[in-house]
Amino acid sequence: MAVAPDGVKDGFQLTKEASASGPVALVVDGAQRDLAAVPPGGSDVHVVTQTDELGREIMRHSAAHVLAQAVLRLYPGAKYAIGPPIEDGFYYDFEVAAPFTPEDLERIEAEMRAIVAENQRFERSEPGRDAALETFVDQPYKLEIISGVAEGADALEQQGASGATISLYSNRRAGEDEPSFVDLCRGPHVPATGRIRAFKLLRSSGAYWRGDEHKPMLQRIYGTAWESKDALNAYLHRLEEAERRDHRRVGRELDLYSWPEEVGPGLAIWHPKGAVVRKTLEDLSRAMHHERGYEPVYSPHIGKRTLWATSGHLDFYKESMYPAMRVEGAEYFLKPMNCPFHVLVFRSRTRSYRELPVRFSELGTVYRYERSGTVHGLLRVRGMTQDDSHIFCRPDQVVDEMVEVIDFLRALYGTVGLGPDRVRFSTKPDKSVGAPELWDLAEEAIPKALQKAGVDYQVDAGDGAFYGPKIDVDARDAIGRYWQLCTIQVDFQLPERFGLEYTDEHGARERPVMIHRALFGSVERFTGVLVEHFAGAFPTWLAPVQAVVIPIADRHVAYAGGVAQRLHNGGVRAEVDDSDDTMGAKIRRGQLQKVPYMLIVGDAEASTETVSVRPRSGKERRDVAVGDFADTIVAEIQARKLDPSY
RNA sequence: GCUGGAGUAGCUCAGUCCGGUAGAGCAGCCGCCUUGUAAGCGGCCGGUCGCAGGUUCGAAUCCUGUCUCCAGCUCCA
Repeated sequence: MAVAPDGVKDGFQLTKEASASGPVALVVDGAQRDLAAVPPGGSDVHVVTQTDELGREIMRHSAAHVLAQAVLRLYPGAKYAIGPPIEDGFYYDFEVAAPFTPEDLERIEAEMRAIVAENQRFERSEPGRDAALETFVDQPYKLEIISGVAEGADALEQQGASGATISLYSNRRAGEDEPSFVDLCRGPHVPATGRIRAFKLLRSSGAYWRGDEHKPMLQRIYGTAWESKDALNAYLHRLEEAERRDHRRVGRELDLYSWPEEVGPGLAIWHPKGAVVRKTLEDLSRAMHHERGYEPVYSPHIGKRTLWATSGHLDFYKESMYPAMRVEGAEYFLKPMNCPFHVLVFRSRTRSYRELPVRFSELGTVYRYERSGTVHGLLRVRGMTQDDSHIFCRPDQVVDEMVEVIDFLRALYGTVGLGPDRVRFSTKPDKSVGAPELWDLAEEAIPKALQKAGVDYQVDAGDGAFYGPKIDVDARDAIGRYWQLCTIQVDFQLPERFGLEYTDEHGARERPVMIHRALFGSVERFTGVLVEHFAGAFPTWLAPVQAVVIPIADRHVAYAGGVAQRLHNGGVRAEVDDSDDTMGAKIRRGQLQKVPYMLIVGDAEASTETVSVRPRSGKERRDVAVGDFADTIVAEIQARKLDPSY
């Protein structure tokens, strides 16, 4: 940070004097500017360098322009739409005659290298609306964006339509008058294309214009760009690492679960080892719900039409429901949610204000007809089990209940070693039920609770459930995608629709408020995220096999069996590898299966009642008394420790 | 649902462009070896080439349809 001196000096001169490394752009009084800009005397000037996240973002945005120039050079007649920077990279959308092939991407990348080598300058201009319209007379998407400026469409701001100012950025080859590329753009940009040091095109795919499936599909090219070859390689390595952690791949390698084609898309079957992980999580969930005053309930998988009509699902959720089954003249639907059943548990008798809040919980398996093309391993399925609870409380209890739920969430996630990465507050959607006043009440309660719990959050306008606003907590998967896990929803509608009541202290009938909440979200998705989070190397308490005893030779099998039995008696999931492989092969197998502890036993161990403990880390410890190991691992499991004891 | 890509043994993949009745490694099974910290050796088994049509004397290979998966878009826990 510096104060700009008086007198006309642009960013180039300023940064030269400040000897900043790798300057990319300026932030002048909080506004991003090109290095070529001349900050007014006395203004606050901050130099953005190429390794700042902002600097990378600007450079990636510039790389998107280079991509567009390359495509326009190679594919005459191509229309270009938008090309923003995104996390770790950039993309650009085009309308072209045919989708891009991998070979196309190679050609385009080569062309981009040429443009970078030409070191074309980025030059800003503000030609005014009419001139801009003239410039893009053959570019319908650009014309549409420019038209949006007049209507004050904020969403288009980043495409060069900030406020009423229309700005263009031109690239020019040295010594030529005509620009080789012009784009509508807010900027800023790097000074010249040569500043894009290392980049790679990653993939192409279809993408709807403005993300609207009713609008034409454009062809999007994704790329990544970095300030150095090393940084690019590090990123590519990260992508590979992410692929190694992919829960679908790990699940196959560790024999956790599968999706047989004959069952149907998005419907998983759990193998014994995956089932252990899942059950361990479910047991944890049940135990914690019990501690926090939730009462278990059970409900069926199907319910008659009238139930779903009353709840509003048939009006607002039907496209996500499997079609009706007809039995004895009645229509039954597979449940997409558990809430109507829990509502009926509440309504099964009269309720007093004295017993509120009432908290019902169920690991309820629901079925949703997700559109084909959206299912994804365990992270997006059609049959899922929610750790679903419904809290029925008085209106004055809502905020405290939500604070309690958030506390619960933190305790639960902390136990498994996940941090809630992102919290979103979603407000009333277009399709919704209920009186606006009730929505207002609910939407006031949520931020209040979040603030009281000290949680940072972002607002997603219009993303709420049809019956109420919600808090969603997202976790990141191995390749940086966010997955919605926990959801907490405030609902005034279902109590109304089902006519729920309690008697208050004056004998009057009052309507309770409902809080819907699932902390894992779905057990399937949560498990999938955890598999990626741990890359299959679960902490001991979650590991399918917690210890494998490895006899060195056949004569040690009996002793190994005794060790395993002793561990088993202590509740440890222990096995003996009595295959006729060599010890090295057994260790390798244990290592690949990511078993927390391998216990190697030979003559030395058998004669002294000890084991050699070889943890996954490979740091072996010899001469550990069997009893000591058993005590240690049992304590580690019971405490649900995330780090190994050895 | 949309755009593109891909389906060959349990897994990873070769063969497909230029039709001539399928091949490797790992896994599995059997046997030998009796092992001291990430793959001992030998043998055997294993595929209606996703499915259904079509073209052809002949189809894993070419054509059409369909299912599933993958990436992205859209939508969601």
